[in-house]
Amino acid sequence: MNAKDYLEQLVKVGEKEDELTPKQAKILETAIEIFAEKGYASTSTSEIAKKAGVAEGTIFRHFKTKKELLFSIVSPVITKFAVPFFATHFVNQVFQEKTPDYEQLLRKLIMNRFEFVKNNIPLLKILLQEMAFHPEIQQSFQEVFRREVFPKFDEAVKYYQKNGKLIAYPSGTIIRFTMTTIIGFLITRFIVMPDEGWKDDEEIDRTIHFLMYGLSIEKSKD
Amino acid sequence: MNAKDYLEQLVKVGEKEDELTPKQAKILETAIEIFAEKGYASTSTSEIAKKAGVAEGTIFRHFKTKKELLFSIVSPVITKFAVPFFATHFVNQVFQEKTPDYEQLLRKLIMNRFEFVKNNIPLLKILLQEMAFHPEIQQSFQEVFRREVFPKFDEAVKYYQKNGKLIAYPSGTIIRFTMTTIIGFLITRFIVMPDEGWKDDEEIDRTIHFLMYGLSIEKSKD
DNA sequence: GCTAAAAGTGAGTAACCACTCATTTATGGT
DNA sequence: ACCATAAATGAGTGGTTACTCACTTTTAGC
Repeated sequence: MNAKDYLEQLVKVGEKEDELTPKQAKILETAIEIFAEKGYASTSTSEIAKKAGVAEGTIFRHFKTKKELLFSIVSPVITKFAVPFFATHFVNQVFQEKTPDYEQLLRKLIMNRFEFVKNNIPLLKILLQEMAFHPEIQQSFQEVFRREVFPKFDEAVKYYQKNGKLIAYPSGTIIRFTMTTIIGFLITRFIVMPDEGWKDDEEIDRTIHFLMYGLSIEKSKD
Repeated sequence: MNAKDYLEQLVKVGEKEDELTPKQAKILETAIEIFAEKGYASTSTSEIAKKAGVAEGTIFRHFKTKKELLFSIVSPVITKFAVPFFATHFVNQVFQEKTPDYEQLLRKLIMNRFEFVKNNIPLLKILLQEMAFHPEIQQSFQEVFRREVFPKFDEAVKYYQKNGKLIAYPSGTIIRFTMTTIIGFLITRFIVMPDEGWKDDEEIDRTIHFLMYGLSIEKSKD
């Protein structure tokens, strides 16, 4: 099977989420748990079946291959992570010129994605891990980003640059700084050091402030 | 390849083992190549043996288990990545109060680690990937960081804060912003989008400037 | 040039792998 | 109550896995 067939399959399974058999749901649930913990490659279908309380054959009744099981887990995460990046009511205001402030846009963005990551850690661990070895996932992610996230982000950045609120870097660079800072914060917060007694509100404030004003002492703020 | 560079370094420093037999070296070199490409778990020892032009038994003569092979690849990388973070001649000047400038410290840091990453991509890919599933690697990395990197970094940050050059965040937060920005840049540059025609000098300059002054328009620079 | 240790070999092994299929069980419309 | 269809099963399949071991070859000191 080639990459395109897999991608089609990805979308299909992602769409019909409500029509799941109880056993099917249990299989997905268990697979997510074990994949996140041990990785896709070193998880066996027999282990999933055993822990899900299901016969091994049942897995292959619903998912043609082990790889298809992985993709039906990962594929919905991609869209659910990327699409709402700019789907809030708030962001639309930006493009009606009612919110001339990159800082407030950032705040909405971070708060929004913070909650999402918080509620989907195992899924995001799997996505992060398996993207490296499955070109189909990489491709799907890249497509979704290019289509759903980048254009709006780009538009917003250019708007704020025009209004003299943002530095005149290439907008790709600004997007990169913004995203690596946010993602870096979220990965540190939820994956690298989840047990360090974080004061989330303070750290979010500092992250926003860092993005806007950097690490040098403040001479330009009121 | 980069694998060879790594092996040369290993021999030069002469960590634990005096010298490697040619076959042993070829095994390591080949394992690095395949691990980086397909991941540890989905690489078989027979595949390594075949590609290295060696009998499978030879692998297990030198490395007790497949896991030991992984560790003898990964553990030198940890120290090689972390230790020279503050081992340059330049950094010592900082602590003799001859260089009162976080910006210059950043530049040295980034240039230094930029070259290292550039020359060790497969090794760092393996480290990044396998850290997630091998607590031994995580622990080793954490120890090295806490012992070799953090204390000096912390001292430097506090020194510059005292001199009024750096914002009064907790130094852990400043270190986190600095590192996620640098690592985020390096990952984007060498792993996520290595083929985008980067102007490295410019991007390094912007990265440093972003760290210091953020994304808002410049009011405070000379 | 002898010899003992070290390096290298590859067929063999038990466990495990993803996946199949003939068969049994559950479901829902009439 | 009947039956067509879908869901679920688990023993079985051929292939692969990490690792072993009896054996051969190479190396190095005298």
